[in-house]
Amino acid sequence: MESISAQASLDHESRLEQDDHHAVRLWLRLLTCTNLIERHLRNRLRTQFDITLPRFDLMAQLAREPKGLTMGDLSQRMMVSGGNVSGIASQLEAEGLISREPVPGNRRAFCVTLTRAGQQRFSEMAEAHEAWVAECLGHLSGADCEQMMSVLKQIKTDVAGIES
Amino acid sequence: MESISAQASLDHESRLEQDDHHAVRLWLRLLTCTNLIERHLRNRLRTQFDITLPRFDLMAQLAREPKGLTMGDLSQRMMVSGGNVSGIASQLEAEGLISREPVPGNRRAFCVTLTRAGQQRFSEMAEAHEAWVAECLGHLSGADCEQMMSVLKQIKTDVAGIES
DNA sequence: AAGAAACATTTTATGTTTAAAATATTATCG
DNA sequence: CGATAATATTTTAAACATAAAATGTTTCTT
Repeated sequence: MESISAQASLDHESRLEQDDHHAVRLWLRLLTCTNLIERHLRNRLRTQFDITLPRFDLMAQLAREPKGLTMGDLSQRMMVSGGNVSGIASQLEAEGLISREPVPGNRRAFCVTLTRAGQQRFSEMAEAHEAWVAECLGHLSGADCEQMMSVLKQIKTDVAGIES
Repeated sequence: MESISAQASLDHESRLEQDDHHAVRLWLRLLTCTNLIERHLRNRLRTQFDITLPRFDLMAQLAREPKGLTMGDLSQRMMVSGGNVSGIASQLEAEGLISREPVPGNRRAFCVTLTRAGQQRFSEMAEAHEAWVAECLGHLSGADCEQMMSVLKQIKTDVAGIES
């Protein structure tokens, strides 16, 4: 009897360990895949439009909000630090692609918007970007795509619930 | 007839555009998810072991190859530039966690290995790391996990075949 | 054996990212 | 009204990442 219970316990533990290993392997593959695609997009943006991914991301956020966003909004949506947004915005402003204007009722905040030039520039880039992404992910079946979307959504809520 | 063919063409195009949009949405979700998990792991490594993710990664590569790796091997496996590996390795060497020794038959290369202290330190970290990953991804069903693995593998080969 | 090519690594210069400190503004509460 | 807390942004310092140049070593060719 002892041996049986010991065996059962072992099996239980080893199955858990196996699951953990599987989780790590999935994680590593997820990471590799994302990095591959990100690098690919980064290279294309650099060679074809001479822009970095973070700058493109910032412009993409603004393109979705024609009324403009504050630095804090941008920081939150891009999920990067405020200092980072500050640096990226300075460069885009120097290139004339975005403008920072004071908000009437709030002298702390700036309202950041795409300039006319920025809008035009972004629409060219966005079209190419969409095609590049489709090149990477477009071969999936509709079912695979939906499946991935739902699993990733689950993961997102799982991770958000952990709180470091 | 004209209207029919025009309509057909439109449908075709709009379906393609839809697919592209879906691809972009999947890509953004993939990116968000990966970044969330990566940030989570990075924070835990920093707060609990006072180590960065790149340093942990380098040690993980060495832990899998007790015979040691050259700097070039590390660069390839970690998918980062050689200069980057050089800098990270210098720090780990200064902390006594890895050692760089000349290779007998090849005076160009260094053989990098975990020191005794590095092995011990890594095994503690690896155990915690595995548990953290399981916390993030362990709630998936076995079927979901396998499905993800196979789809990601497909994506990996698709992207690799593009050549920037 | 000499020269050319390839290889392994480091160094240098530049840029990105983060966390934390500093600055300035607004809101709140007694 | 004044102290304090909360908010918005910038600045600073450190780690990380890349590309390109420099250095030294090995291998190949003839």
